[in-house]
Amino acid sequence: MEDVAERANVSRALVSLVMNNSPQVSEEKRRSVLQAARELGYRPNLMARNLAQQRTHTIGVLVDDLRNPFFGEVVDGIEAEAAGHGFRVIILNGHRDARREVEAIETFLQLQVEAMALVGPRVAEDDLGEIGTAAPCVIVATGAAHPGIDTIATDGRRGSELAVEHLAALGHKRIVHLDGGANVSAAERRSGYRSGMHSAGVGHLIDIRPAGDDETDALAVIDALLAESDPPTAIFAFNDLLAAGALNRLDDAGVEVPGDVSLVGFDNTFISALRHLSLTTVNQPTLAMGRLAVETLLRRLSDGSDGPVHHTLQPELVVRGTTGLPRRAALRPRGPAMTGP
Amino acid sequence: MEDVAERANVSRALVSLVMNNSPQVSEEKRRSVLQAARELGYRPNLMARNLAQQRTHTIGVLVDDLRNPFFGEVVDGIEAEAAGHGFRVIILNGHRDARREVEAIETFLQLQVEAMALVGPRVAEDDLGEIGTAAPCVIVATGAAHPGIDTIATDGRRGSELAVEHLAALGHKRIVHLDGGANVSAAERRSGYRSGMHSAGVGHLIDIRPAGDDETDALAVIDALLAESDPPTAIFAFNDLLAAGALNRLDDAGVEVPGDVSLVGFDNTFISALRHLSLTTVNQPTLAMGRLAVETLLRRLSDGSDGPVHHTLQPELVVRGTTGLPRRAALRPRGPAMTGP
DNA sequence: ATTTGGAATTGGAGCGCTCCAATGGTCTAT
DNA sequence: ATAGACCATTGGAGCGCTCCAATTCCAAAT
Repeated sequence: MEDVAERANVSRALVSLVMNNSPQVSEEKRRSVLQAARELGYRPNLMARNLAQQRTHTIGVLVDDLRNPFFGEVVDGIEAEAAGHGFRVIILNGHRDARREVEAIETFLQLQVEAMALVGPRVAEDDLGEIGTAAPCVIVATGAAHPGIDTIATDGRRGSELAVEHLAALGHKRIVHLDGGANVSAAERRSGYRSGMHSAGVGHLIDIRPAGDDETDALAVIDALLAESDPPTAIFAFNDLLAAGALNRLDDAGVEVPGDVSLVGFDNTFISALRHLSLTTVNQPTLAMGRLAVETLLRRLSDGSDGPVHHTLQPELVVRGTTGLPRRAALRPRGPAMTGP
Repeated sequence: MEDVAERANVSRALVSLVMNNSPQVSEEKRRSVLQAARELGYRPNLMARNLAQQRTHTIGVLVDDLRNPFFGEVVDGIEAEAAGHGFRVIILNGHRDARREVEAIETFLQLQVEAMALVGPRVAEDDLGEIGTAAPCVIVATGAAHPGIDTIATDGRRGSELAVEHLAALGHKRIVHLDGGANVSAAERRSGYRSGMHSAGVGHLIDIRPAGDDETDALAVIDALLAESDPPTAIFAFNDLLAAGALNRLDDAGVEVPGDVSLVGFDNTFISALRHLSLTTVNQPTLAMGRLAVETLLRRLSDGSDGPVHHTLQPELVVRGTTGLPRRAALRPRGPAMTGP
């Protein structure tokens, strides 16, 4: 910067004004500064600028798992909205691990991000402790059960109920839930499954199997299920990846879907829309969630005084090809028409 | 930091030593500094530290598309290796757009990253200009045709040849290539397709259709293909996503895979492994690519004098269920009539 | 000619940290 | 006792920028 100033015969301060395109500089100086900068290959040092400004214009986004397309979609929404408000977005990977999530948040804080969005985090609010409040923070897509922190979520409880209602309406009773594990959204979906089962009058058949959240986690559970004397007629999985893994294993075992077993996923990732899977699933409005997350952060940034807000968006059932009548009734002609997109 | 120093009755410099856990400080002072820091909720300001140190210990990773699981896998490899060498990784999203890629690289440079990895970039080397050399830079998974920049790539040419050889060995002659567009890896795969067709003695049947690189890009091309009088018996798609989209559309049209048409993808993402797609594809060693990328950057960081290096890894054909013997009769869509593209 | 106002420009302090050279203190060997 | 070596500790300069108050400049108004 020093050099640029010298070359353009102006002061450092003037260079600064030009680089921030202040309206206060004469056209003449502006041009000569810009030219000098170009000739010297000058690039402002963001570290120094941020330090001096005490602002970074940066939002940190922590992504639970870069391989799950669902999160990618949410991030797209976040970036779109953030860009519109002059914020940069930097992404850190949580690697599906609460410990590394905390590290990532710590890094964000040290990098002085002005706000952060945690997309699908598995860290519990208690373990977040003080670090969740050191900067405005919103939890996206991990349920609304974080009393102290702003959240954006699809109603996972309702989503699960929709799934179970759909299966029950088809005549299923023995519906198993493949559980997503220890995180909050898994808890919500589990609870929705429970209440759905009760409403359907089959509360006594509630059957929850710990599974996980990616396609490999389904294998062992499905094997166990198939080995039982009276396997379920329907399976409701925590998410699409898990459902896809289940589909794999069922196919391996020669079990027909939905002929022998119906299957429902969650998230409506593009994977479920692939014709050959054609997975009945529950849609989450990912883009809207991302945008809403940023709006929430910006609001918090400007006033910040109110208590935490919890936005809950509505899920939608997307019926595709993996759900049908239960096998005892399957003597009759093939099930309902597909109404999915 | 001032406050911490005061509270612990030491100088600012001593606090700095403790925060960087220098071995030179007495156990006593160290403890009292750490305690003071904890009590005050002190967190070192990375901006200031980096500025003073003139180092950021950060590698910037530009990802072409967060929704393509392939890139997520490469990033996993990068992060694993980087962490082992004390480097932080920050991720920026390229949104499948060359212009935004350039912006992202510019941001990295301003953030003073020490090196950057571009994962699957579509920006041409010429458009990169000076910014690709302002810091050590490696291009991952976009072919080796960047003479001036280090690259890590799977041999896309060879990969395509493997795919075509496989199809030819099954007896296919009319093999169409769904082209990935203007980026370098698409050019490589296209060229491998060409040479594969020639080696198979069907150079005169070379047929390249512009498509794209995600599942939605396949629709129009497949429609066009099916509308032709003499459609191909095999399709080799630029990547798995495109292949999955093609599979969708073929299924819509009632065309059987591999009964009527064989289909091969590229990347071996977990999607292709899903039983119900069971996509024959070409594997890229993603994790190894990521690790190698970081190794290359580190080497460049320590000496930096040599000319660009180009690492080419070997692809592997993964035969699954979408390839088989060619059909005898001409392909006729059996489904509902197609509306033109 | 002098004042006045506004716009363009500048010097310098300061952002939070690191790192160097310098300081003080303790221990050992002479 | 004294020099030397060695360790823990400190003050202060400086990283590249911004921002404030102060200055200069110029034209219009008195």
